[in-house]
Amino acid sequence: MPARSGTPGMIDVARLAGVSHQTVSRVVNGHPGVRPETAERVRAAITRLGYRPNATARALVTRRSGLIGALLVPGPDTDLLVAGIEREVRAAGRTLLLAAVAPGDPAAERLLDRVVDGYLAIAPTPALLGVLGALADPPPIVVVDGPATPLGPAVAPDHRGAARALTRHLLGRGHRTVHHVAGIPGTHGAAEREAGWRAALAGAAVPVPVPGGTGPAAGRAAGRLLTARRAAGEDVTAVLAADDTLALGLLRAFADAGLAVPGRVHVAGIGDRPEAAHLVPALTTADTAPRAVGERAARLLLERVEGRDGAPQDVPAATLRPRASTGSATGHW
Amino acid sequence: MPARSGTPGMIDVARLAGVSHQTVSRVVNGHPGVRPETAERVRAAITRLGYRPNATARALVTRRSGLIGALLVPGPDTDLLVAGIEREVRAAGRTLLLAAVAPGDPAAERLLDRVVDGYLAIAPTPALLGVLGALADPPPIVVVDGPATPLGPAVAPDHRGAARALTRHLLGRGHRTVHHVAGIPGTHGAAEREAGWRAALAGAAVPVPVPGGTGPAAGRAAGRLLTARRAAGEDVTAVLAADDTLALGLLRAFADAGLAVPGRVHVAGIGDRPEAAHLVPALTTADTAPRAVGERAARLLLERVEGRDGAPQDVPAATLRPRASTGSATGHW
DNA sequence: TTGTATGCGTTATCAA
DNA sequence: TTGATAACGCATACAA
Repeated sequence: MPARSGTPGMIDVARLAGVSHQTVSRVVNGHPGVRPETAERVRAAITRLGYRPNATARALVTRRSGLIGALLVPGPDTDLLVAGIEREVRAAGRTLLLAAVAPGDPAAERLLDRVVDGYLAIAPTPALLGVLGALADPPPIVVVDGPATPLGPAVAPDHRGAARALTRHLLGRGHRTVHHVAGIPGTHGAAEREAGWRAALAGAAVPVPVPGGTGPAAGRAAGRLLTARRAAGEDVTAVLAADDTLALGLLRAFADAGLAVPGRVHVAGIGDRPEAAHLVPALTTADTAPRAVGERAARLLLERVEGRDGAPQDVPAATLRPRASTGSATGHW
Repeated sequence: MPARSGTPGMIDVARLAGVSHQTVSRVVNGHPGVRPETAERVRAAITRLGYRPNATARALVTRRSGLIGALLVPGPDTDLLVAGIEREVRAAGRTLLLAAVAPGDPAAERLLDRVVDGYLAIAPTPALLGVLGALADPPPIVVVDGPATPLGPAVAPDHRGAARALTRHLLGRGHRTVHHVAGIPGTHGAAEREAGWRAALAGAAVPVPVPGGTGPAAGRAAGRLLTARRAAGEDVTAVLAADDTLALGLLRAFADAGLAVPGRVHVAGIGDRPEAAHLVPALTTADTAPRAVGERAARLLLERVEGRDGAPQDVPAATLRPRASTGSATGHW
């Protein structure tokens, strides 16, 4: 048994106010049926001692911690997803417990030992979902940027619509086909984006997608590969990158190769990162509103956590942001 | 008293294994003095029931939660700072409790009600430090990217060195002076960067800093302002932006104004964001290793949390990354 | 080697 | 309107 802690507890407050700890509890939780003057005495004691309720003890008895756990597999727009989630969770008076989880890493387990009122699985891998599925008596779960599963509903950005709109945009500018630099293999977002691209390509030739991933460095590598393909005679005039950071690398690679952009090769990204509008040339992209997605996902989870069985949340459709990087193919030949 | 929960507890395991809950506790915590076969029976029961220790109850009695609280005021490199912290906290077998805190927002209070073993204050405002200071019997605190305070030591990136090195680099290329687009007002990072710039300017004319903030949009606005100043006859040939995202906006603004970069105006950023190397022209910047800073800060805190009074942590010196955006002034006149 | 008893700080039930 | 008292699930001192 550890020594009595230095921080004051309800009992200390009670003693000072000349009441029972139970009355203190009532005051702290705003329960009715406390005489105003008693309450006042208690509040005075609270401020005098600097008393703060012990959330752990409270959680132990109420079986609700006010914590929302987020298991997060890092990807291209996790930051905005998390920003939206954080905002919503905080607005609800709760606290976010965040664990970045390398796919297959045991950190997930650790968070599971905590008492959380609900889980957000952000861009989860199958392995991660497996871990969540193994929970006995699991709390509500919402998947963010992933497929719906038996564990719970999903809220995901309109990856597919974004890719489709961009591809169509490029085709509409006269390109015979559009190449694709793929996202992180095995992720929901990458699969959806590729699917949207394929769908929009209906009729046109479907080139082999170029392996990408995420980040400017990966994009640059992909750009070198496409440059080579072009030199080998392939019809590379338009490229859709799976995210804006890849697109940035592509832009650079094409510049290195002397293929002025926009001019001989046109490039589009996905995600509308803040920098996209300010690049030279400004990057054509589509906004998938990851922040709003995070907010909706959190809201859905919170509704479920609170028992109100949340309505499925709509997600804003991707909105095209045409910019200088995608000119007209015919105009430049 | 809530209904007995659905999830199994030690008592359930004990009953199934035919031992006391105390023996289960010993097995779970790896204490010695349990006969191997007994331990085996207990472990079997644990897996059979899917038992997971209740971290809340454990925290209540041990007065240690395994949680590290991070109060975070968003800024230019919070993402990398947090990445480093997360990594280190996880490696220590602990969990990170993250709260983004708008300056002066009461969310901090909420996190304070939790039982955390230690606090990381990331780029804290004075108000935030005030809240932490008001804690009775506070746990160990380490400031990340801020000044050391009576509350605890600080670990911060080498902002000053970065700004100094970059300014010197520009002066060395023949510029008569270097302009500065400032960071977020009131932050430690912005103050340090500006101080480094001033220090390096010793002797040269010190222009009035341009208000910036962070982000490409703010940078673009600052760029327009500098363009106007130049048109008005000021000697604007080199600019140090407080961070890379500002620099990106500057690049764009100068391009808009027909001031080819590098050519008539030279630009440097700070931070070495991944995209800096891949911009066209590639951005000269300095790496302040925020990720390493996050790791060191977390390590220092963890040492203090564990009683080993942590040695002050060194932080890597900023390393200059000269690139195309900063050419020679004389070569272009 | 194992079990019993007690307390961590709170909320909830019930009686006063 | 208030106060005893019993949980919540676990770890620890101590007894067996």
